[in-house]
Amino acid sequence: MPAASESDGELPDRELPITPRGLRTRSSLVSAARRVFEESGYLDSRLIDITRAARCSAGTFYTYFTSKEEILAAVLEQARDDMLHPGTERVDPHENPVAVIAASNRAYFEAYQRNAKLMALLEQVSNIDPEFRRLRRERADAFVRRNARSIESLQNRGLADTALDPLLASRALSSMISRLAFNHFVVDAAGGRSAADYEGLLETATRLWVNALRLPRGDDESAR
Amino acid sequence: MPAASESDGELPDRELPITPRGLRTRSSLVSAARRVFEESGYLDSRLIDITRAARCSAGTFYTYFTSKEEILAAVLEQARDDMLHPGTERVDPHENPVAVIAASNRAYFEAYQRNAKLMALLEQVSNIDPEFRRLRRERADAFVRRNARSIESLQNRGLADTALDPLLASRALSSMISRLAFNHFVVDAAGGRSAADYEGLLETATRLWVNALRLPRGDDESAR
Amino acid sequence: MPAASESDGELPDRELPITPRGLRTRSSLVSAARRVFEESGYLDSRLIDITRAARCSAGTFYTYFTSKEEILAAVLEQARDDMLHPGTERVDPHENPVAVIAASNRAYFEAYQRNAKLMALLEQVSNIDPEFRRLRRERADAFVRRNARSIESLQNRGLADTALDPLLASRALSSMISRLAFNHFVVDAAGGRSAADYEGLLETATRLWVNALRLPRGDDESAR
Amino acid sequence: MPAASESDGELPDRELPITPRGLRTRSSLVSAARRVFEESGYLDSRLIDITRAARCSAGTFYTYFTSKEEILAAVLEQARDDMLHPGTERVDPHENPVAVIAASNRAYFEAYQRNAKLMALLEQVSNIDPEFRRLRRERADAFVRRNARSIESLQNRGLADTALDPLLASRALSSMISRLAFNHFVVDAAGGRSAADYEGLLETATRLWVNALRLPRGDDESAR
DNA sequence: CATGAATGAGAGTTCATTCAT
DNA sequence: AATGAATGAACTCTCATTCAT
Repeated sequence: MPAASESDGELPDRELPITPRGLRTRSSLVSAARRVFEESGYLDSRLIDITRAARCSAGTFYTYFTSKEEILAAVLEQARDDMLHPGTERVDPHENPVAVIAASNRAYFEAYQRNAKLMALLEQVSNIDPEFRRLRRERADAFVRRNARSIESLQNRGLADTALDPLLASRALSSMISRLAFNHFVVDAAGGRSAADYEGLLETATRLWVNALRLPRGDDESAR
Repeated sequence: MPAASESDGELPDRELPITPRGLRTRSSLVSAARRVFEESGYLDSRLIDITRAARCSAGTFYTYFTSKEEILAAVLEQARDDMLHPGTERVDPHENPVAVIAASNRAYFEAYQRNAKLMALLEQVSNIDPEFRRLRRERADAFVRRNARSIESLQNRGLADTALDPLLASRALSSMISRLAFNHFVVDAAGGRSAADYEGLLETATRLWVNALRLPRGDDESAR
Repeated sequence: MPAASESDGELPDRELPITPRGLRTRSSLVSAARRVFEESGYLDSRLIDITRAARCSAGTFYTYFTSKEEILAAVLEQARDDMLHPGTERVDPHENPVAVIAASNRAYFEAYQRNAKLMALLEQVSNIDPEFRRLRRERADAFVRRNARSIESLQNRGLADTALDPLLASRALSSMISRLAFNHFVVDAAGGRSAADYEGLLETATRLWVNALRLPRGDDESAR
Repeated sequence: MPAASESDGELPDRELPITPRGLRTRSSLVSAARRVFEESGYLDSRLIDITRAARCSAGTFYTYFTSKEEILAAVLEQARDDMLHPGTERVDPHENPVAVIAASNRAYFEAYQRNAKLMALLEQVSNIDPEFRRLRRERADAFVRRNARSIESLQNRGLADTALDPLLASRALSSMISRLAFNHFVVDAAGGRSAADYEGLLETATRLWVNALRLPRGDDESAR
């Protein structure tokens, strides 16, 4: 149930091509763009880098996209599903809540790691372009809401601190998790900081989350 | 003691001017840059906008700064002290820990609000320029360390969950607070989202922080 | 007999298609081109606008035409007959000369009005492309010659000022009429100028023409 | 008094430079633009041709002008005074009206000849860009009005056909003169047509103008 | 110290035309 | 005969930075 978050709202500005050949070209442009953006960041990527990587001419780009923005949107769109880290669903909600949270957090971290460069990209452009700021917020909101529902359910079952507003608490805890992931997989990775202790981080995050909701721990509490 | 965080590491690339006139010009450039950057963001600000706002010529800029980056550094430097939200120091560390945390968080939020545009700017450039990514991390680390010391002290006094690694816990909780502030004062403010409930947010954040550390609450715990 | 003027000299670069389907496609391209050119002018019309309007693909265009220029030629060719304002022929040359001139001028104005957008187009391209400059001049020359013959005939019948060179006079008076029509139906119409008095304009033009040739007027001259 | 026509309405989009050097550069850009436009026409002239001719970089262009349109406006502006063919004023209005008209027409033709390439340019762009269409019409209107005043004055002195509306007559006769000049100096000159008889053209134009207004001729009328 | 004109590499974008299917 | 994807040369325009005055 924990885990920070995203969802959507997209806009297909140019209709998709009809022929298989067109589909292939468009698709190779999107992959090329993903590679180039991940390599150089959004700002430093030139359209020509993308078309070269896709082995087509500059003009071909405009058969499928109207702008650099639009192909970025397509890249993010294509990666959306994996970024919604499907790990979550696999967790049995009737298990021990602590175990569920631990599993969710781990799934989130793993999905983040898989898409770390894309997340860095999204972070970059959302601080540049309002359209992508909106996109990021929409994706985040979906997870905030999901976690909020989970918190509310725990409260109703008498397991979580009922003094907490579920939505506000979810916002705070989701922010905590997603920011930890960002710092760990993007900032520290790029900055050459000795990669921090992944397992320790995950364990701490989960323990804080559990404590914050005042969930009863499965183990004998006084023992620790 | 809570609150996320920053510190420093600056580089005076050009020595400061000697004459009063020079000092005045340099200073007006920095103020102008701050205004322009806050208004339009780093990328969309042209040097000529800054020099115009400072009522001097384009050439004069290079008497004081070697590049656009450098004047941004100067702007952030100048604002550093207030961005380190001085509220924290005023809190008496021997008071009730919960009250201390509440006061610290409030001080952090207030400082964030005062410098919201600058924080947005820092967020923007730290996702563009490695130099500023470093700067932001250094500032953040100082606060993480400060909060870590505070957590450790609470653990030593038998008040906080000793199963938590103080540094990792501080990273997580500091991230939570700073991200909440960013979302509230930057994202929501710009996005036209009906500004969320400030007091409720602050209260939730503090309660989560207190819970997360398993601090005993001042009030009768079972009552809530 | 008066009225300005055009004639021709065309070049069928691609032989016409044989199959009914081919004829249909070619024809729909020409109509589409006429519509598009009239709407947006020659320069702002893209081939793709034309093919879309004709409901065919970009490639099909080159089955029938070798270039944008060539389809424009086809459009102007197709409209040629009406642009040669057939009204003229209906006038009985043995009638009162003043009445003949009045009728000719009216016929010219009416034909111009019917084809105003095409005339604007021809004006535009004749100032861009030498080929079309030639086309326009050839069409104009035909009318100049026709009017010159008419003037000469009036001179021979002792009705017109014999001091005038028939060809030069025809050039001048034909220019006057065609330019009045252009200003009235193209410039004023587009410019939002309150459309001037059509009848008054026609009457003035005719009176000037008659005066210029020193034709005796049907009514009592001294009376006016 | 006869002669077709122009006047104005301009817009200085970029403020003029302050330093002599700047003034020199701007001025050399305008001259270069005039040369290039006259040589290649508006559409075929590239900004880089102009800056090369002015011996400056592409960027410098934008210090003084925001677009190709704008420098064309400056070119036409600079040439305005001569294009308003100052010859007219030298004619003594109390002389023989026929002589006055002859002199005016000659002055107009000479001014047109001096600026033939520019007139061709104006003709071209006024059929492309509404802004220049407006400019041309404003210039033309000034002359139409001037000639209309002259016609009215002749009517009041009992010399000209009072059945004519002065403004409409002026429009027609001004159109005639300007179109003759255009055909002679632009179309025929470019088209390689053996340049028609200049003196004969002028004489015919004047005679038609005089006849059209029914002015009494100085010489014995029946004699010709 | 101040000025402001000059620079120039480089980006995004357009669209008539070609060509494989 | 028709399709529509692919091409690529060519163009305009930007702006941080330099430099002569």
